[in-house]
Amino acid sequence: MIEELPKNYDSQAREKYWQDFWDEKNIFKFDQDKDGEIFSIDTPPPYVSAAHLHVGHAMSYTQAEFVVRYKRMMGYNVFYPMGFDDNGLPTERFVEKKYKIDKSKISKKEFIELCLKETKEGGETYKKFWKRLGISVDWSLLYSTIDERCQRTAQRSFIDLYNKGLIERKEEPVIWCPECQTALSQSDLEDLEQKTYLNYINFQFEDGKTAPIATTRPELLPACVALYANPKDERYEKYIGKKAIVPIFNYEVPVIADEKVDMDFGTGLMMVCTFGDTEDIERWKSDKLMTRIAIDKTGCLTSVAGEFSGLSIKKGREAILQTLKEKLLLIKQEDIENVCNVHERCGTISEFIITPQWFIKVVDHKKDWIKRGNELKWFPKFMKVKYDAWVEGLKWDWCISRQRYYGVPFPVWYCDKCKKVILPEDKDLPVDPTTDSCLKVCDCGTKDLKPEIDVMDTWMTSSLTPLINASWKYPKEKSLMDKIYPMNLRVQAFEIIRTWLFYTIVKSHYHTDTLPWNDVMISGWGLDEKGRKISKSLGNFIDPETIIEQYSADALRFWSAESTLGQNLRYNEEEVKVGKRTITKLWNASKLVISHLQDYQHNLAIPRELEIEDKWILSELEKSLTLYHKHFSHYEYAKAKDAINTFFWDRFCDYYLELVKYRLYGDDISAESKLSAQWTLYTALLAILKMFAPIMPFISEEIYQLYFKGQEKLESIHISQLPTADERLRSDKAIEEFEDILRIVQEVRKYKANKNYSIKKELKELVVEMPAEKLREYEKLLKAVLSFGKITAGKGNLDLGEDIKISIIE
RNA sequence: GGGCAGUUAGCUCAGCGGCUAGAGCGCUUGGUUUACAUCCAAGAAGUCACAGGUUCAAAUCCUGUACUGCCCACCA
Repeated sequence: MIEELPKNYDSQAREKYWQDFWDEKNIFKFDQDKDGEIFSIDTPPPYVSAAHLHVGHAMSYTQAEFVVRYKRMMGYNVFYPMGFDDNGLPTERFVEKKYKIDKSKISKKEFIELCLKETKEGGETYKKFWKRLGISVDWSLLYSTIDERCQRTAQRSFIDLYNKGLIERKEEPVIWCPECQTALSQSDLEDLEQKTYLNYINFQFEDGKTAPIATTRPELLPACVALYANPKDERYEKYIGKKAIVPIFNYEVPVIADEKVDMDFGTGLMMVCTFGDTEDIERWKSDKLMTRIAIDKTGCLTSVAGEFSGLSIKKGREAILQTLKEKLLLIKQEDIENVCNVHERCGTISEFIITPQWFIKVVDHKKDWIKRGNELKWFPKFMKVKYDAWVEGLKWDWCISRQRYYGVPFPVWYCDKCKKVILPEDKDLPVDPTTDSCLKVCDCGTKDLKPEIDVMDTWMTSSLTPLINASWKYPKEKSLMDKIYPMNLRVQAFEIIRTWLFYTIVKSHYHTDTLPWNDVMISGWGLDEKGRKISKSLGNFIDPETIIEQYSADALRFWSAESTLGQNLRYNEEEVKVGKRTITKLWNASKLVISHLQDYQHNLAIPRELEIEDKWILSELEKSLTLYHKHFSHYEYAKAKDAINTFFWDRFCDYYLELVKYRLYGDDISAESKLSAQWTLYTALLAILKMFAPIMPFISEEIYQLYFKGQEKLESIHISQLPTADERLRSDKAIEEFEDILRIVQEVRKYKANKNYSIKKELKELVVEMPAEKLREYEKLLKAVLSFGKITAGKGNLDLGEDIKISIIE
């Protein structure tokens, strides 16, 4: 046992030490045979390729981790894996940019090798970072979405859905990114506000008369397949059922009636193209319009655009407008602002084209999604609204194929002769049909099979994280399905409710007819000091590693614990500094306490004679413990932190330690009184450390190891038990009675402060209006703390309220 | 256009029917108390965005308005 703690705590060196210690001793290792109920957490696998972790990531991951550490210290057998999302479009974009690659000029093999290299490096960087932050995952459970197990599970998922008839290949208009040259899903899109022109363009009717339509997309003129008008609109009534002639391109299109057409927008005459927007697609389907595709996969005009073919969308628009002007068909142009959909990964405006793609059916099952959303417990509750709104607004099935290289391949071959789909056996998964040959022959007898060359959307894999973690459909001895599935808790930020959360619910519903988890905890974002989203384009990147170097990981975590669950949190260096000061305070207070516990052996039994101030602080401790557990059970780590923080600073340090000193230093103290003080100090400080442990794991471990480990004989504070409220230690009467004494202490301090006296300055006499017998119990305490020559019972002239009166005689 | 958050001390936030509206930072004054000056004590500072309403009682509930952020829809 140590005599005294070192003067200072070196967070840089010690945090590093404990990271390695926890690793070596396997403190966070999940052992399925260990005692205790299992608590499993599904945590987001970040994209590793971009090396973009900022203070917001640090915030949301630590917030989830507070809960994990809390659960572990409540005796749960914690299953806490980390994943890396390293397949799919984000990775490809990153590699393309970093190596300035043109995808069409490099072989698929070379490209994938670069992706793998980047993700491997990224993974290492990330792992180092999480460890530094004190994230207590079991690294032996690490998965990466491109690894074999994930690929196998994703392909299994595909085959299972295919066999259940929930997945199909359709040749339909899909959202397309001309830059990335791939199909997208609705959730890949973002809004972009832009200034543009509403162009009024004259169409001619059979009777030779003309009327203008209004459009922001004149380059889609050659894709025009119909005009629509409201049947109540007197201006166009006579043309319904007749034909109109498309200017420049000179072909006929029908004029169709539709009550949904807004007579007040533009000219009230609406041009429908294949395809400008979702309205076009709906009408194309319902009214069986012809198909004229004017934009190709690269975002250039096709042959239907005649002399304009080959031009980009932008150039084509300019050229067509120029020609319209020359022919006097452009009536006018109005400035308008509109919102268009752009691909969130590259910012390019999305188009619609028709290609065959794989879809998972989601639109027809909205009721199921709403039901599942209702079954799930949401923390905080208001986040569920975002989910419901997303489900209500679903228009498209989930397009899961991407025309990219780096991703999980579809386990699909097509028969060249009868076009049938051929799937591999489960035991042969994972497969890559572009390199592996199919072990099957088509029913029609042909061996000539063509591979599916598309790869899966990245969400196709990450939507399976609970099933991947549980090793779904693996042999029983290798599977954790009956132990950790459905998982207890999903943690994530709010912006991926419509993707990760939604798709995971879809998968578990289809595959196992359950929810993937019981609870979901949604965090907000960490913003910059001014409340803006942290992004490269704003140049406001805040590097958490720099903060850790300057103030320690514990201090950064202290800041993370500030935000109410689900709320955004601005980065605030001042709060990190407060965290740093709290660490120092913990260190110093522990130094004092431990130096007086050297000859002490703790006994769980409560001493028979506890002094009044000991009863008081223990009661206060019980009060904050009750609050602490209440808040953590609802994942309200911020309120839990507040409970322990307030107890530690305001009650324990500022009052109790000052009040108890005279019993520690004095030599005329009875053995019972000293034991009472030591028992209380031990119990309170250990509770304080344990309550701080989920939030500031390093400093609490440091102090625990220096003293309490010797008493409790445990490897680490993080696998020790958090104290729960003990009714025997709580006495509301003690609190009430002692509040009177604290009021006297405060009043005397105020008196001295007003007179600019030092607190230590001894005054002649303190008179307290209290029975002499009772005052005797507090005499020593008041004398020592307030520095008076004598304390006497008698009439007081200062009224402190609550029937307390005192006099101060200098 | 619809929705969800938010608007409380100079700053960052807590409180969400009922004691005199709180904390931290900052500010003012004082203090070398043998754990800590990365500290301690005392203090100043708020028409709780605005306007109505419900109630014995509203920062807290309801209605509306304004502003900020986000989500969705529209986008011919």
